Amino acid sequence: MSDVARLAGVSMKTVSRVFNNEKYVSEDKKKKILEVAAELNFRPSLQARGLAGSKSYIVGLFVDDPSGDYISKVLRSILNRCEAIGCHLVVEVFKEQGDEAKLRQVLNSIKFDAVILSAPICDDMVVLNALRASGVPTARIAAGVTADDMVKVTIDEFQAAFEMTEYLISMGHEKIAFVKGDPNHACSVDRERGYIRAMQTHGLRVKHEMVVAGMFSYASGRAAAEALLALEDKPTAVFASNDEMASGILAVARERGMKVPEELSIAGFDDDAIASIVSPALTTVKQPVEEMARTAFDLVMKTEEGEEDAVLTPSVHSFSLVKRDSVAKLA
Amino acid sequence: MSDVARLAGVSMKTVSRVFNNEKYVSEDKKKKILEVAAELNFRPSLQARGLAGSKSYIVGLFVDDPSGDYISKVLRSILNRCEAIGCHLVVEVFKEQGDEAKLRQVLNSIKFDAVILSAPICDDMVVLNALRASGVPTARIAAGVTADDMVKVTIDEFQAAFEMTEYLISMGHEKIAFVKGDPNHACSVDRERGYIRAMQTHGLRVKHEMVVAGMFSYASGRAAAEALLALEDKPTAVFASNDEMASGILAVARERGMKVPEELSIAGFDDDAIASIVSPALTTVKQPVEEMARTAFDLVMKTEEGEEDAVLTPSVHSFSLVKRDSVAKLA
DNA sequence: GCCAAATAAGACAGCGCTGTCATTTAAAAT
DNA sequence: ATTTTAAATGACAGCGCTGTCTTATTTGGC
Repeated sequence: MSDVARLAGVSMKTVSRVFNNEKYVSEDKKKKILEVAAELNFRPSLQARGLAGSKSYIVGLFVDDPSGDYISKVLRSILNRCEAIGCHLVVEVFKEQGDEAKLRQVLNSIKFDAVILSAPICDDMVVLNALRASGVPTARIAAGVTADDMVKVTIDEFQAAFEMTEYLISMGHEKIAFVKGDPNHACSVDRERGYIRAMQTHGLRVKHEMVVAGMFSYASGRAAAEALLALEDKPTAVFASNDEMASGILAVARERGMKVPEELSIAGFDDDAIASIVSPALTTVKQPVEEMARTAFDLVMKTEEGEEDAVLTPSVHSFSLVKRDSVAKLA
Repeated sequence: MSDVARLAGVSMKTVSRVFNNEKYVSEDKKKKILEVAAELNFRPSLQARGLAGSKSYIVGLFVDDPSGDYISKVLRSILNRCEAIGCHLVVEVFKEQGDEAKLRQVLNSIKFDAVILSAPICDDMVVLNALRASGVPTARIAAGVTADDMVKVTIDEFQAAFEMTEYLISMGHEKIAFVKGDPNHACSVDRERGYIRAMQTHGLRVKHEMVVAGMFSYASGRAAAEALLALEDKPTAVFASNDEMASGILAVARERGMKVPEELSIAGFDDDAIASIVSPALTTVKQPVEEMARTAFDLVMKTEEGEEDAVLTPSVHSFSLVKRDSVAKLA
């Protein structure tokens, strides 16, 4: 940077001003500096700025598992925004609970401008407290518990599950099974509540054997299906807490020779890529994941700039029911 | 850090030594320092170390598109290794070609310990040259072009495609179509060559209308299928360059009322998650993506430590044919 | 035309570490 | 017992920037 300053005939501080879009730099000097910088291929060092200044140009994305369509979307969306504002993304993995050591490690060593949390760690109190203590602006995507000092972006999981269940009911189904999601994810309980409430609202009893555990994985969907289809009084419809599990259920049903949706309707959640790939394509709840991630990013960046106001009321996005071919009217 | 030094009664340099596993620190002082550090919850600052030292504890992963099962696996694997050796991952997106400005920007501002390139940018000469110029140890996963100063990790794409094609032939197929991958990916041409060679080896003519373009996406698979199935002389088997496209083909075939694999055999490549989710499950080529990513990481870290020897000969991993249900003997 | 306020620029210290070099102490070799 | 070598430590500068404070130069309001 000193080279740029010298060749442009200004002080380093002025060069710094240009690269930080600060006021009080005359147009001509600015132009000259930019010219020289381009010639020398100069870029301020991320490490040095992070050390010297108050901004680090680094945002953290803390995830539990970096795989899956959902996280891919979040990642893509956030990476997009990072590029737009010229900062960099550091991805860290925190397996549920107990990774407190790593958490402190990361938080103490890296200066983040902001941190974005995805489920389920966005509801891990240990993580939240550590983040709060460190003072890093934090955003939580699809969080459950409230933390009104942090940006929160969600959809109304309860309502979505409620509506999907109602849709199933409107198609004539009464024996509707539900496959829960990973209990560590806050959305799992909301979705289950939505299902139960809808059933009750329509005077349908929720039989406990009709509500089975799941972990959001394809395999767990298969396992749930095995259990459900072994029942004496089989369900005519299954509402799975996500599309991966719904796909597992679909596969098992077909292996057993059941026609979907004729003999078994299946609904999923998320509108994953695979929802439209399996056949029949899955009826599901579409949540605007990318939009949510972008919002989380933008809001947390605003917090960082001090605009604490509107930023801290949860941003609730709208979902939509996507009716495809895996659900049919009960004959 | 100065606090730790003071409380432990040593110099900062000694504390630094402990945190960098350098020699020449007595056991008792080391213990004392670790104790004090734990108490104060001290961790060396990433930014400061990066500025002051020669290591940055940051590795970069440059991708073209952060979505998809393939990249997820790479990401997961690399994140694993990062955690193991205590460094951090910065993900950067480079859309094919032309992003030279961003490239220089990133390379000039961030000091990386190593950079890992995935397809297709691992074959982008502009990127390679910039990386070379910057002197950052680089690893390329699934690269095509040679760059013998960089770590390279692959499978024998040609051979894999060759064997899959042979397998199809061994099942009695002669009218075997091929759906190409994104031409920007080096593996696409290798796979196509493998297919062609196998056909020729077995005295089968490669009809040009039987080789159609694709972009590795589900949609492009569908498009390819439309073209292929509209042919007067339809193929009895289709070999797609990846599983996503194969799934698209499968979907179209079924929509047209064709039985898979009875009337049309379909083979994919990669052994993506979706390969075992669609039904029938796809016969495909499994490449050990995670192992490859890990190897790339470990090798490039060794380069970084100066062991240039064996590290620079390409690491060729073994693939395997996974025979599932989407391919059947020609009736 | 005079003083406030805004604009434009620089000097300087210091962020929190590590590399280099110098120094001391202990162990090994003669 | 004396030199050689290795082990253990610290002093100090400096990595490449930015924050703070100061100074000089314009503007504008009355």
